[in-house]
Amino acid sequence: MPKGTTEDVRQQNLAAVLGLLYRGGPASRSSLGRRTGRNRSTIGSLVGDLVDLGLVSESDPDLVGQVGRPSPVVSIRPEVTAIAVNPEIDALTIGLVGLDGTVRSTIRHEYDRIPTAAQVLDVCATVIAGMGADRDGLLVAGVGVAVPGQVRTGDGVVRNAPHLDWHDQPFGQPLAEATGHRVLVANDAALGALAEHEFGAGRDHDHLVYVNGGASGIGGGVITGGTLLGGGAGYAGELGHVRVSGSNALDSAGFAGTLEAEVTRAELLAALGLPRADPAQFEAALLADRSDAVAAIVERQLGHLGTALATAINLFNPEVIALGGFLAALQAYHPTRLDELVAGAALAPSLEGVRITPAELGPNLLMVGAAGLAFRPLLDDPASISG
Amino acid sequence: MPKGTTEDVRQQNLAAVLGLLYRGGPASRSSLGRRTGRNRSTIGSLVGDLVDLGLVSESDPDLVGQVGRPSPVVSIRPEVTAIAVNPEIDALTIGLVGLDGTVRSTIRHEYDRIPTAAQVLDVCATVIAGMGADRDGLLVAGVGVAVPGQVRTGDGVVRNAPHLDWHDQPFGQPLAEATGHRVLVANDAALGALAEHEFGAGRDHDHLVYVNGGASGIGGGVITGGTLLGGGAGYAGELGHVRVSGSNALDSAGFAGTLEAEVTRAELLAALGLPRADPAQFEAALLADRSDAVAAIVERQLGHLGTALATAINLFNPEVIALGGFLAALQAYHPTRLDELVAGAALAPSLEGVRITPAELGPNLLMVGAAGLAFRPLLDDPASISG
DNA sequence: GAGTATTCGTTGTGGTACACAACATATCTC
DNA sequence: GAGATATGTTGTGTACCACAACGAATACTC
Repeated sequence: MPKGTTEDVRQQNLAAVLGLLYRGGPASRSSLGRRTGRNRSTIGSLVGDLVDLGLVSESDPDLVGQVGRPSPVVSIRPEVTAIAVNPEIDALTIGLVGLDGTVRSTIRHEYDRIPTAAQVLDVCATVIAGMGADRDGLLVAGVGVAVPGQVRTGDGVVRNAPHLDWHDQPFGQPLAEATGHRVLVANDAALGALAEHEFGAGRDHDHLVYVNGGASGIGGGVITGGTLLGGGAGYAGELGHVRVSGSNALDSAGFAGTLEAEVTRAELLAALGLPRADPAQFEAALLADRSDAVAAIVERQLGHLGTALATAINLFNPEVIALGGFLAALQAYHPTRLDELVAGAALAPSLEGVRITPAELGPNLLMVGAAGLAFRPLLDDPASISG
Repeated sequence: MPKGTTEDVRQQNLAAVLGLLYRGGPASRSSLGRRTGRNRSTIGSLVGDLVDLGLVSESDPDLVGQVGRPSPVVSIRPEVTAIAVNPEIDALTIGLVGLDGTVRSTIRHEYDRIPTAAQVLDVCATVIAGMGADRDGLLVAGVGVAVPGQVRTGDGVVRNAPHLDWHDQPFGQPLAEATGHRVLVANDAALGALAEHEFGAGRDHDHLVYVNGGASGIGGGVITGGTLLGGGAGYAGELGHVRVSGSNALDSAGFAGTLEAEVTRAELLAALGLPRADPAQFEAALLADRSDAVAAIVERQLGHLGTALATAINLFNPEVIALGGFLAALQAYHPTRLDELVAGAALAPSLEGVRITPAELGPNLLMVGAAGLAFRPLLDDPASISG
C-alpha cells in the first residue's frame, strides 16, 4: 500500500526509471523522459538520485546522427547484483546475477545423495561468504531462492518439496541470518514465469502462464496483470497437480490422473531407449524418432497437456503460455497438434488471444528468475538501498 | 499506472478515504485518520474535498461517551448512485444502487422469449431515461452490466453468451451512447465475486474464488490480491468449463466432461420430482430428501465439484471459496463431504489456508456487483466526478 | 459544579516533488 | 559558418502532506 505522502511519488518515479532500465536495457535520458512522461528536469533529478545511490551510471551518448543536443545514456551499473540460489535433487546452483541481466558467475555444487536443507544452507553460507562481493565493490541487493516445491513466500518456509524430501523447512530466515542479506524464497516455476515475463517469451505481455516439464515433475507459474500470482500464501500456479484424466497414475503429491502423473519425461525417455539425456539431447532424440510407439505416447501426453492448458486458458485468460523443459519438445514434435487439442477444450474468446510457445530463456532461467525476485524490493523502492 | 506527479497523491488519498467509507460504512474523521495513517489536518482537507465533490456528508458525532472532542461522522451521500443492469434468459433487471450499499430500486422486465441484445438495449435506454435520476438530484456514477457470458471488458462487447444466444454483440458502447453514462460490462459471476469480496463471504480476504450454480450453468469469478482477475481480455475465471471427468456429457459451450456438464441443477430437480423451484425452495427440498437416488446424485456431483475446487485451490491458492446458487445447497446437503473430496486432490499447504463456504449475499448480489463495477472509476479517482 | 485531562478540528509554517519557462549547450543541415 | 533542432540546467511556481501551536468540545475527578 502506498504511504500516501508526496515522497512516494519520488519512489514511484525512481522505480519507473529503474524498471525501464532493468527490462529494456540502457536508454538515453530523453527516452526515459518520453516513456515515463516526466519532464526533462524531473528526469535529470531522478537519474541524479539513482547515480548517487550507486545504481546507475551515465555515459557519453552514441553518436548516431540525431539532430539536437545528444542525451546521455543511462545504464544500470553491473556492480548491482543479487545472489540466486537453486537447490535441486543432485546439485545446488548459486549464481551472482547483475541487475543489468548478466549472470556474472555460477557455482554448481554436486550432491551424490539428496541434500538436506541444513546441508544446503551450510554450503550457501560458505559459498556466499567466499564470493567476496564486498571486496569487489559489489552491491548485493539480496538473495533469491528457487525451490522445487511449495514455499510460503511470507516467511520463506519450504512447506513441501517432495523431490528434495523437505517438509516445513525454514529456509529464508536461517539463510538471511547466515548471510546478512535479505532473502526471498519462491517456487521455481513461479520464478521461471517471472523470468520469462521480464526477459523471455512474455516480454511484451502482462498475462502469462509458464509450465515447466522437468525430470522430476511439472511445475507452473502465472503472471497476471504484470505481477506474479501468489494467492493467499504463495502456493498458486500448481498446474502440475491439476487432474486431467480418470486414470490412477500418481504424481509426486500422491494425486491420481494429474498432469504430472500423465505427462512424464521418464516415459518418453524409456520409449526412446535412452537411459538419460540432457534437455538438448532429449529434444533432438525425440524429434528424430517417428516410430509408432513414440508417436502414440506423444499423442497421449499432448492430449493431457492440452487439457491442462485449456484449463489454464479458461481460468487465467493468458496472452502467452510458455512451455519449458521437455514440454517444449513435446510441442515441437507435432507443431500444430497441441493447438488443436487445446482448442477442443478452451473457450473460443479466450483461445483467440493466446499463443502457446516454447520458453525463450535457456539454462540461466532460474538464476535470472531468482535474482529477479531478490531485486524486487530494490526495483520497487530504489532508495531503500541506502537505508 | 500512476501518473507520477504530486497530484496523484491526492487522488490516492481521496480514494483511500472513499474506499474505507464504501467498504466499511460511515466513520468518524479521527477513525479515518487512524486507518489511513494521515494527519488530522490532511484528513480534514480530504473530507472537505469529498464534501465539495458532493460525495460525502458530515454529521454530528454519536454521543457515545468518548473522552475528548467528538469527531464528526463522515458518510457517503446516498444520492451517489450507479445503475446496475442484468439481462437474463427470461428477464432484465435494472437497479439503482447507492454508493452507500443500498439498493434504492429495482425494475424487473420480463420476457416470454429470449431477448435480443437490441431489445435489451432498448428497454435499458427507456428505463434509465425514465428513472429521473437528474430530477431527484442523484449523481449517477455510471452503469454496470452483469452478463451471463464472456465479455470483452475493454470495450464491453459480449463475445459469447450461449444462454442468451448473443454472439459478438456490442453492448457497452451503444448503451453508453443511449444513456450518456459511462458503461462497464463484465461477466456475471465475476461481478458476484466482486460483491462477495467487498461485502460478503470474502470481506476480510484478498484472495477469493466465487463459483455460482445457476439454472443454466456454472460460472466463476476470481479475486486475487484484492482485485478482480480478468486476464488478457477479461475472460478469466471460467471455472464451469474446466474438465473434471472423462464422460461425454456436454456443457453450454459444447465441451465434454466439464464441471458445468456434470453438475447441474436440472438433474437434481428431476431427482427431487420438482418441475421448477426458486433457490430457497430448491435448497429446502434438497435437504429434506434423503433418498438413495438423490444421495447418489449429490455424491457424484459433489465429487466433480470437489475436483474443480481442488483445481481452483491448486491454481489460485485462495483464502475463501464462496459457493453461490445451488452449489451452496449441494454443500449443505452433506456438510463435511465436500471438504473431504477436495482434500483428495488439493495440495496440503494450499488446502490449509482455504475455507469453502456458502456465498453470503442474497438476491441483490448481481445488483451490488454490477454497481461495484460501475463505481470503480469513481472509487479509484473520486475527483473524476467533477470533470 | 468547577477544574483538569483528553481528544480532535483548525490554522499557519515548512519541506518535498514535479511542471514549466527561460537559458545554455551540443549536434545536424545546408 | 549560420540556423534549426533537441536536450541539459536553473530558477520559479504550485500542489500536497506533516507538524506544531492553538482552540473547542467532551469526559473525568473531587
